[in-house]
Amino acid sequence: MARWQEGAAGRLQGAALRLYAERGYEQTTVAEIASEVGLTARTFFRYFADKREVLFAGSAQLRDGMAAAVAGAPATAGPMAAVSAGLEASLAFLGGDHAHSSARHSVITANAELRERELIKMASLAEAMAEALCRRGVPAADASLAAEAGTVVFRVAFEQWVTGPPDASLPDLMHATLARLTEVTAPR
Amino acid sequence: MARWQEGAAGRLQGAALRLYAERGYEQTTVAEIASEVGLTARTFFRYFADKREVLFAGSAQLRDGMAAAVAGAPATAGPMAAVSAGLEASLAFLGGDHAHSSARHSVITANAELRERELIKMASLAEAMAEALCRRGVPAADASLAAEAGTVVFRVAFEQWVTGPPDASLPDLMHATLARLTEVTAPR
DNA sequence: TCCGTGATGTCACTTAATGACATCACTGAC
DNA sequence: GTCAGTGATGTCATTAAGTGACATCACGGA
Repeated sequence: MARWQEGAAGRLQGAALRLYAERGYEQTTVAEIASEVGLTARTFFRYFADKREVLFAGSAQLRDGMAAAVAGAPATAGPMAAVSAGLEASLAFLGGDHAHSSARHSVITANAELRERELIKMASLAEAMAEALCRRGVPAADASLAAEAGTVVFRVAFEQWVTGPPDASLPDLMHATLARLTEVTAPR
Repeated sequence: MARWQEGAAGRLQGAALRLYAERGYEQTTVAEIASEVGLTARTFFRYFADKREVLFAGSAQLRDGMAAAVAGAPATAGPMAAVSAGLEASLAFLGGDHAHSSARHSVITANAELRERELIKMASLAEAMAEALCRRGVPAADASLAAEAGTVVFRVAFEQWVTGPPDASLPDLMHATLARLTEVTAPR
């Protein structure tokens, strides 16, 4: 028997998502989340930088995984093809638990502060991929554009997935959305 | 002589930008900003919803102007052409005061909270343009993609402008960036 | 003259967030 | 076996954001 229950971070994440969903983000205090799992607010802030961050653990791994995939794409691949490899890599991190992703998405879209945090996480994905593209020799401006375009595809496809039927294929949505982007931005 | 000095909101904006630039955003309290112009913190919060918002007044007009331009584009224009009209409209709101835009940009990029707020304003631009596109009969997914792609161009071009020489042309940068996007996303 | 209006101030309060210090079960060295 | 060290947690105090309730007070009109 351990001195403390194990997995404090995970328990805090679970309690936070549940309470945010039940009462709303603003109506939930950090003290409530913590006491829900037998901890104090002070401990919450040792695991998560702020009240929002508890919903975004693991986003650094997602970012690093996507950046690595961009870096590891075949040398012959153009910027968008490399970004596409990054999107492919994201599927391993998400796409697993539709119910959880969907609940989390509902909570986040219901609150402006949480949407802000999600947007900056997306921006950090774009930044990491852009940097990986630069290392591949892509000019900075093109790298930013390609990486940002990639996150647009990511966002649109992911949103369709979480708001759609649980048995839809995230990979298929991602591919289709990427195809639509090239169609829409095509010069005429 | 008026009972109060006029233009409280504008004075608060000026003091906030100056203090954020001088000491940093986190090292500046709302009480300091307010007392700087002879007001109290309570009054600050009557003009601005929170400490960040003081740097983003006028973004609603920008959004509405861009959405109106998208809506008013020629009926023959495709989604990206309509979005391009929206970008064109943004030039009237910005591009005027390079020094001010540059200072504001420095303050915002130096702080994560402010970047978050800027990102959600960008997202609201995209949402408004996407809705205008939907009204033009563009399918929802295509509308989101085109509008988001437009804000990517906007962001990249604007960032180049504020970080570049004061006499550079924002319209030229915007056009060139849009051209690069179509190039980068072109299928091969 | 008096009343309503509107911008501001004052006060009290909640909560997020952080630093300093205490606690206390476990671990390993002696 | 004892004892010092470690690490996760708790306690306490404090700053500052943000909000509601109510007071103030010059101005403009009836």
